[in-house]
Amino acid sequence: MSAKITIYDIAKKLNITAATVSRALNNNPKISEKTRILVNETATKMNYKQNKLAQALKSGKSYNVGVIVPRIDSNFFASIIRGIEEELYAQGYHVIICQTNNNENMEIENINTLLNAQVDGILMSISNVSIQKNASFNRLLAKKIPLLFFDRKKNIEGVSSVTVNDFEAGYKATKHLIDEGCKRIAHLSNDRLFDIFKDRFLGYKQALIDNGLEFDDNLVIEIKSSIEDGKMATKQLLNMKNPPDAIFSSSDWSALGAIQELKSQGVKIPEECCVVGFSNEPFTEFMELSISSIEQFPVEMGKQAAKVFLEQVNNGADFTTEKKIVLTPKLHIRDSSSRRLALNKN
Amino acid sequence: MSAKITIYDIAKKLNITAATVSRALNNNPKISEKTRILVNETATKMNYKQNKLAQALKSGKSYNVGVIVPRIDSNFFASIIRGIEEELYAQGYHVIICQTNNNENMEIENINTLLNAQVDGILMSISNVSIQKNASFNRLLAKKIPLLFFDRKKNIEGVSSVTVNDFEAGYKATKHLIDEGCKRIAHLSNDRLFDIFKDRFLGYKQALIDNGLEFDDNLVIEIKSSIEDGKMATKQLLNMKNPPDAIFSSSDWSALGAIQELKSQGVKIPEECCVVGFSNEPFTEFMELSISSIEQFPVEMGKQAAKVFLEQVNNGADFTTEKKIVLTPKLHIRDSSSRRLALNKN
DNA sequence: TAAAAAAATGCAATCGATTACAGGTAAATA
DNA sequence: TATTTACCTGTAATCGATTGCATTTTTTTA
Repeated sequence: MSAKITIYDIAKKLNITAATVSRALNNNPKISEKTRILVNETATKMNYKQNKLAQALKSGKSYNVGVIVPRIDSNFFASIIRGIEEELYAQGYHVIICQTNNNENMEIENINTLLNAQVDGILMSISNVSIQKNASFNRLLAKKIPLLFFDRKKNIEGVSSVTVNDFEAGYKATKHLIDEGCKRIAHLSNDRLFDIFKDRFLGYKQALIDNGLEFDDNLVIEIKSSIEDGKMATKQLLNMKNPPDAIFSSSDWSALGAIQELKSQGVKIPEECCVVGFSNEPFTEFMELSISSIEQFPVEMGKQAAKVFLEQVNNGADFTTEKKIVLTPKLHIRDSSSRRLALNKN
Repeated sequence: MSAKITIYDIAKKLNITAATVSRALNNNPKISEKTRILVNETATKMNYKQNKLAQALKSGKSYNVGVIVPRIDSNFFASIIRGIEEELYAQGYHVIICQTNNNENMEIENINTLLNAQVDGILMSISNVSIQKNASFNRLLAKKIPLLFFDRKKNIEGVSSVTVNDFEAGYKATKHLIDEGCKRIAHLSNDRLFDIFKDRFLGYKQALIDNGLEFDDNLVIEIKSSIEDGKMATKQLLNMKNPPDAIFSSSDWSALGAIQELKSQGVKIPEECCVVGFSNEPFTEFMELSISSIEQFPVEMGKQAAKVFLEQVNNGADFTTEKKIVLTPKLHIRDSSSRRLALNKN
């Protein structure tokens, strides 16, 4: 009944060859108008649908793209994927999702299975800081299929990337805190082997220096991005003889943890301690005490990444000069760091 | 240099045929131990990787599964996809993401392109209430490839689904509000052509009836799931001569809008008006005034959906009896509806 | 009307892997 | 030693679509 219809079925019905059918369906100019119309009508009538798998095997193009992220259930990554999907769908591509859960082996494994599945490209946010030392990864590079980093990138020759200017973001956030009158600004960092965290840290440091504030190593704590870690680090900071009067966190989740800890210890926000987070997760805006945060425009980031990918596949393999797209971050100033405003009110 | 290695390359090198290579690699018992080892070693040495596309064409199994959701950048759907991906990846499947943006045509188009791509199954949350009347959709059913609904389902013969018990959820939420002493409970509903919204509404209504409260049509407003609509509807409710003392919203976003509107009009939450949302979005928990909400266990929902899919593909086409898995929702009682507690405090 | 040019279609190989069936070799049995 | 049996491996078709080259059909030109 619903046996799959192929071009051979159409050919048989019309007493012509599959070659002709194929050409007619693909608007090959060598086919007569009469045949073309006849074939197309018959195809519609028989409910023919092209088998993309067969086409992919023949042409070497699967029209599938792999996207590898640490996890999909974070607003940031989900938004990037949304951007990628929307941009690529319009060009006939499908997006295959892979999650690493920040597991380095999983990342390598994902790359391998995606390559086996013959994807036309891989867009990823790396989970593995030393990925360029990996054999599988180098095979990927050697294959000349487009590879793109977004957000968490590594500087690797020939690999394009779309990121936000993390240095600028760190600088902006810190400068803002300084402008609000803060003098001892702590920084909740993360693994600085990742460029994103290193750059946020460097921007933070530079802003301090540029504005005549002392940089104090003890005010920088390296943690994971979680509420728990944010609490813990804040506890540690508050225990110092000279506690900070502001916290710039490289994650909204640790910023939230910091706020919870500050509140539980009765520290007034923003009067006694300001907080700025990172990523502009939805909740930062909705809190009663809304959290200042850096917006990275993830949907746009995804779209840009998709566009660079499209350029690369369309221009063939001669994309030797990598493209580094850097978006400008935006600081959303909210309650958690509006110190001057709060002080003036009192 | 990195030309693709096929079984023919291995065959040539060893002076045997591709058939033997294929059998050796697949551990076919008819192959001698010696050859098997030799082939495997050579394959590793030559860095051979199986072309899944060719295998898929031959076997008719692509090991790709399509997932269609309204949008991916919502915590709820992203979590479901996370669950699906984790469960299916372990079995060698890849997940292809499609977004409909609640556009009915997009949904049909997605089904078609996924079928053309020869996916082994489709898991979806429907955007289209009258989908069963669509020709493409019926072609999908006729193809006998596993189809599964999650969350937004339709009762269609032969189609399995994984959902949460929305009736129970609506009932629980409403009962809770009644227990808190609320007498006039409003309901922010949504398009009740969708079962999920209809069931939440019915649960709400039944709870009222069972507890001797009058059901008032005017207290039920049908809106979209957004902050704006939540505000608007709440404004409307507060304008009534006899405004409600509780709002049960079928979405966290409209619940948030409701809260914002209540606050801006100086209505005390939960003392003068309680609010319960739906979906347990992360922000509901983090708000200063945390929002009570219904948890639907989306990751679990995704995993269950994946499992049902696996059962169906593995059992061949004889999955005539559909499976309807219904998860039990959980009500998280938080500040926004803890009326008795708040009243006792004063 | 015959020959040349142009247009349309067919033939067969290809993409890479799998598998029913046939064929060959070595070991076991008579 | 001749023959059966078991064990391996090879041949060739297949999945569905595409395409260079050959061939046939139609049209144009002499």
